[in-house]
Amino acid sequence: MAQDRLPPMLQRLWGREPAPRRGPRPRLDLVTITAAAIELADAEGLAGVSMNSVATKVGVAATALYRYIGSKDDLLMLMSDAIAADPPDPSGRPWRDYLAEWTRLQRDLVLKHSWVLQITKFAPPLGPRRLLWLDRALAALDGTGLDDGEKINVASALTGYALTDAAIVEAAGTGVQEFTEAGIESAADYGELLVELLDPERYPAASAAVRGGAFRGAEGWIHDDDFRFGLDLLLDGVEQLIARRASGSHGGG
Amino acid sequence: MAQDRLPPMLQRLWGREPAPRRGPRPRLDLVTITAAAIELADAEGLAGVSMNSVATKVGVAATALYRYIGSKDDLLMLMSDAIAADPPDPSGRPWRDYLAEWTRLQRDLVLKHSWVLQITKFAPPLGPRRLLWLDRALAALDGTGLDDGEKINVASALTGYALTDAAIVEAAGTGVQEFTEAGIESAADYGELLVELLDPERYPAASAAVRGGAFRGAEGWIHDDDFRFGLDLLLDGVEQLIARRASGSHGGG
DNA sequence: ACCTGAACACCGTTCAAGT
DNA sequence: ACCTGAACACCGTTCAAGT
Repeated sequence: MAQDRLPPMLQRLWGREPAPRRGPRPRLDLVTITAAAIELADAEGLAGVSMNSVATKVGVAATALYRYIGSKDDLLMLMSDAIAADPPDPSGRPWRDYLAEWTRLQRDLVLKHSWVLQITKFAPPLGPRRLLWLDRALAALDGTGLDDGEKINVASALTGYALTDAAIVEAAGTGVQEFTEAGIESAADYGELLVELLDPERYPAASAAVRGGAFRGAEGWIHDDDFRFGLDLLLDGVEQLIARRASGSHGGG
Repeated sequence: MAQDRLPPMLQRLWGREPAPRRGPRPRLDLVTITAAAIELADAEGLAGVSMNSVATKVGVAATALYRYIGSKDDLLMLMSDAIAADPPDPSGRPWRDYLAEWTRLQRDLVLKHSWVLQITKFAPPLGPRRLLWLDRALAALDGTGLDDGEKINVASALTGYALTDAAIVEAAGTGVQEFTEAGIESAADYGELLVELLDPERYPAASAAVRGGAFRGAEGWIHDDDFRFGLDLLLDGVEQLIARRASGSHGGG
């Protein structure tokens, strides 16, 4: 970096806005603006969030918002950090138990505001709330023998999993135009469609799976089992890694 | 479904456009249009892809494109299926070896056209090329004792991992505005910034990790090790699942 | 039937002018 | 200093008119 001054956006994100300048008092603040934008996104999706719609909702001209944020992208970033609740307390809980809940909560959070999926860049966390989640995951892994880098990688893999699972659930639900357009509303519908589309010669394994009824799932699209499945895959992997570390074998790649 | 006629978009995707109608011969075709759009996206990012820019590139008025596609979203979907190459042949290879390569190739593919990250909805695959990748993963898992549903879940988890890792690499590289804005160009920069931002009382574990040098990684952002790390976590989990199945214990959730 | 050009209803962002 | 209104350079999409 070699640059002590934080960029304005980060200052805003961390609530370090400098002392109030003189002149007329501001009519708005970032919390109000961000909350209005989130409300719009929850109600109408990200398409419902324009500078104009947000400004109207807070009772101001669109251009006035540029007194508070640098660009619409800034606003999107504020929104995606703001939706995060506080993580649960890991103290005294077994790491696996805690991280399973930690991951599920992150997934549920994203599902409650599924528009974040269109924003999130999967970047390393920069906002105060996301960093709090990272902090608690690292704390939960204390005493496992993993080093800090490994702990961070574990947390990152789990966060990634939470996001992708949320994206899958969302896409299967009502997210994807092509699906609703094709009248696909359940895994069974999807299976039927694949039966029609897949040439068994070019797609032998997938054809067999589809024709064998791999997509039954009568009621809907996604079982909660599917979330558990991938999560357990990852946590089993972590458990093995911890066991390896504990047994003293530090085999590296 | 209960509806035999495929929606126009799926017909286009699967090359099942009905016999040519009469009237003037079309000047264009979907392959040409899609290729032009991909070229624009590769060169200028997704922002460079507008109906106008694509139309200009293929020598036609913007509105003429609506003879070929229903909407811009259709075009984006065609683009994201078109970039997929053919998957490697799994026959005779150990499943773990194959799936490791399969996952890495998917990640590299996404990195070569990183704009797909802004499109992809992580929906179950519908395009001919993505379904081919799924087919090969299922084939690679033949003889492991996993059932079709489990195989599909494994493939889905690995694809999700490929996408999230690509997103992380991309974000760390040049993707995220806030990072470049803050002058963050390496993991070390990121670590320095966090030292300044994190209050050790509120973020005890993260502060300790950061101050302990968890983000050294002198040269750049991401080691290839980080990709291997998460991948091995998942594959270790799969291996354990297979072992459990082989030993006859069918413990369910 | 394909393609064009004008038109519609939007965008995000700038900038000078008001208070 | 905050806020407004006009203006700019775009969007995606529609529709009637040309061939």
